[in-house]
Amino acid sequence: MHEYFIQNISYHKDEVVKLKGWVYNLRKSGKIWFLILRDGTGIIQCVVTKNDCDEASFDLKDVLTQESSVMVTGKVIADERADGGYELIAHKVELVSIAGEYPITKKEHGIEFLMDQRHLWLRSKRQHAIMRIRHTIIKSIRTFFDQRDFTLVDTPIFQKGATEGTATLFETDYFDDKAYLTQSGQLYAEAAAMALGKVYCFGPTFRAEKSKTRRHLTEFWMVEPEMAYYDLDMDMDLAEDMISYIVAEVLMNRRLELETLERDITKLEAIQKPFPRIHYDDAIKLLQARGVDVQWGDDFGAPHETIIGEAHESPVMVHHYPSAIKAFYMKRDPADSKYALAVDMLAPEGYGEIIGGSQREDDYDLLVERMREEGMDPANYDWYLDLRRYGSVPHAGFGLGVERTVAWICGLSHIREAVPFPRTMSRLTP
RNA sequence: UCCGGAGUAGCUCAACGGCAGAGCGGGUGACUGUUAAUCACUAGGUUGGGAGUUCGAAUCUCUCCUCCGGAGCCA
Repeated sequence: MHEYFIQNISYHKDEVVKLKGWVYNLRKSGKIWFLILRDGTGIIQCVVTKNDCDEASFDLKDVLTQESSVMVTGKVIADERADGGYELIAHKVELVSIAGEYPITKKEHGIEFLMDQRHLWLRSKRQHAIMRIRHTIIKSIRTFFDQRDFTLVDTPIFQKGATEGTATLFETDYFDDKAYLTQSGQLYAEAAAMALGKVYCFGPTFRAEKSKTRRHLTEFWMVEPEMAYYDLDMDMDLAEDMISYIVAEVLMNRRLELETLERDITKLEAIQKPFPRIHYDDAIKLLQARGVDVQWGDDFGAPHETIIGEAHESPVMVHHYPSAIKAFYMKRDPADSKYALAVDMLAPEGYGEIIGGSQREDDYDLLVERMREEGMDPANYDWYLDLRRYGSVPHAGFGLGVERTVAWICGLSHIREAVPFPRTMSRLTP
């Protein structure tokens, strides 16, 4: 059986094909009507007249509603008047199911209403384009690691305690115990890297922070590579290669979708290696030179990240943050222990931090010392400390926020559109 | 948690102390090239909840609720 899809319709010019889909829109004009058909791969205009199709099909115009499901058989022709350049001269229209009054109309809607209708909103052109770009981003990430001989290692979602002391975790009953939903697979990825060399985990991550901004979700997807025998510079090289690859793949395979989103493609085409690498000290100087009130030792807030990111066309990597504001597992610079061998990658156009990474502390004693400084009990991390007891090596890794990357590449104003069913402080349905 | 903003028809909004309205969507009808088609007619309301001021409140005051944006935190 041959299946025909709208995205490939130009290969079937002058053929009679059968398309299966949904009514995206209807325009009736007496003895001719136009059925805008959507099949999940694209949208095409079907022209229905009594000259070309049977009467029962023609009369469906009085019955069909927006989003009713139909199958249309007809001849593919090229026509300038049709959006997309091709249209279908219908020979037969078969009704599958009549849709009730569709909540999403052709006029504008508010974001809250559309999010309530998220399960239906995904059918719209714009959301369709975002989901396909998201797919390509995820696929390109997996291909990127696969081509570099990384092994995928899935890490647990139920975890005993926090990876980083500060973040608020979702707590859940675990038989007679408590468990927390993961905020990072990193510690497990480190264990896997000692077994397999180069690994990555890719899964959902949960943060119970009461954040209400366009950059935050309570549930988001994160990809975390971890590499044995990597130092900070190699870590940054990898992050830069990965982002360049993702952007190139999207530009090559999702041009139509970027155009649907009215994304300024020149901004993406400008992403070129090498990305600027700025020492934390220089980032502070850059901010101070622009009149921002920051002192050495401060962490960067969203406005700071925006200023640093906007200074360059490509993403910027800021490295050597003060260890005091970074996580316990990040290795301190042997040359000057007040710095951590850490890096954040800031996306252009104000999209902020998309990657956070570091070389890890591989010395047992220094790691225990850092845990104690953070008020952590090393006894709770005995298995993690085993990685430093048995064949410890220099290693590094980073975490990439998938939705922030999607939001940046798509040019979205809010991260909640970057995931099919977003979870935020105030949204658990649909 | 803090700061700001908003809740009026199914949806998007107007009316801002004096008869609650429009567009879209729904219904009925017209139209053989429409592009969020157009045109005519039509149905559709506990103005977020509660209290107060007033001859009179969607409008002013208080309070509660919900949502949105931002900060902090982070991917």
